[in-house]
Amino acid sequence: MTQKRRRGTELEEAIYQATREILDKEGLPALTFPKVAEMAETSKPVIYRRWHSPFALAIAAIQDKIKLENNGRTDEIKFTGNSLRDDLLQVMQRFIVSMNTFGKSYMSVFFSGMSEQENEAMQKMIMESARIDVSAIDRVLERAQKRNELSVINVTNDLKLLPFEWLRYHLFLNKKVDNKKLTMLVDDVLIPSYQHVFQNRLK
Amino acid sequence: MTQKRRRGTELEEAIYQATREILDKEGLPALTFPKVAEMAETSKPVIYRRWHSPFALAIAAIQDKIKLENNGRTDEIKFTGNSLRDDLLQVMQRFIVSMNTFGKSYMSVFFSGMSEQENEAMQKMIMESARIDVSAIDRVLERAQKRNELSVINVTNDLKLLPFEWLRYHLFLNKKVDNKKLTMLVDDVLIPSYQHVFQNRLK
DNA sequence: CTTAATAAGAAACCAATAGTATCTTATACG
DNA sequence: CGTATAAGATACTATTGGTTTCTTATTAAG
Repeated sequence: MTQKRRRGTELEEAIYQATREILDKEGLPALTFPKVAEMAETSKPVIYRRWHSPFALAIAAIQDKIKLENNGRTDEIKFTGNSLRDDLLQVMQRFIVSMNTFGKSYMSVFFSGMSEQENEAMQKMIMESARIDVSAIDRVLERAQKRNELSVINVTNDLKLLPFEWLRYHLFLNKKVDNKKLTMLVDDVLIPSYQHVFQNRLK
Repeated sequence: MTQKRRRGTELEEAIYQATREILDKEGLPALTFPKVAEMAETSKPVIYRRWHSPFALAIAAIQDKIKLENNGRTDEIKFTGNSLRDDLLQVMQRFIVSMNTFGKSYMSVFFSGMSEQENEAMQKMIMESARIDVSAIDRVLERAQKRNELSVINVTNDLKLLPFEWLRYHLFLNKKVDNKKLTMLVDDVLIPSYQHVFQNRLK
């Protein structure tokens, strides 16, 4: 009855896909090895040999997806705007898109019981994405400076990260972020804030 | 061997306490009825009769805690500050305290697989806390207006909620919010933003 | 081409435990 | 004091997560 056997990368890819499907549809609590094996049309031992917990598998599956869809990174945007405002909107829009490729479902993974090293892996992923976000804002601010809109060398990292964190909060909670919210963020929060820091710099 | 039997509220309180203890120490995945029964020193049927899932029990236990510790609500603050800045800092500090009484552990509950009605209950809790947060900011802005600092009738709800959401994001992710971050939020973000909306109103 | 090493998959098995049913008896209330 | 109600003990069942063993397809080496 056993005709073909997948191995190596091909097999693992099928397992990752099954993992993500379960994660999307039912969340982490429902992610068990037997279920993954069935959905990936392989056998339990294959899974058990490779990962030592459903959580570890979940992380691996997510990282695999990140590797696959390496697009949408906010630090690789080709800016088309002619103002600080345009650039900021562009970054934020792009950010929302790239966040949506991971569903909120993956977020459950973040907040579940994690072991020490699992938590560490998680923290690393978060740190990495923070680095990317900051560099995107840096590029935007540089462009603004070249346009002589403002000079904001002393914007803190915390401030740079704020818009991303606010957006992530909404995506976590599955709250819609429409254009109205986004322009509010850019026009009423970010730009006034940058300008304020700029003014202060001059004083 | 059975001497005394607790009933009604007394019994339920013990169950809630046990539930919270497990939630704190091991998270939602570890919350099972048998374990709760053992920890609360009662029997499984007692639990099974009352709740139909560990998740439902978790929600009930959290709501019970909210009811018990009805203090720390940001809308009941007795303001002592003499400026918009002072008031804002006070609200945010209070908010952090009240959020900390719930650990991040509770957050895992929010993000786990929820049924329809469970999700509804959750949304209601979030909406309620949003209402409270908005009313706190409203009071602060009113006071600012009376002081003739600024008039900001047309601040949107989204903008009013932003600081709370940002803080919650950090508390979710177990990130420290020190005084430096807090003053950054108030001085470099909120006040400039309110002032900007104020200016715009005048134009 | 043959053969040996490797790893996938099938299947049976074990152990833990979530959930249920039954029965006894403490407690509350009329 | 008697009856209804609900707590708690206990035993049982059924599910299922995890393990072990063995067969065999696949790959790589000789």
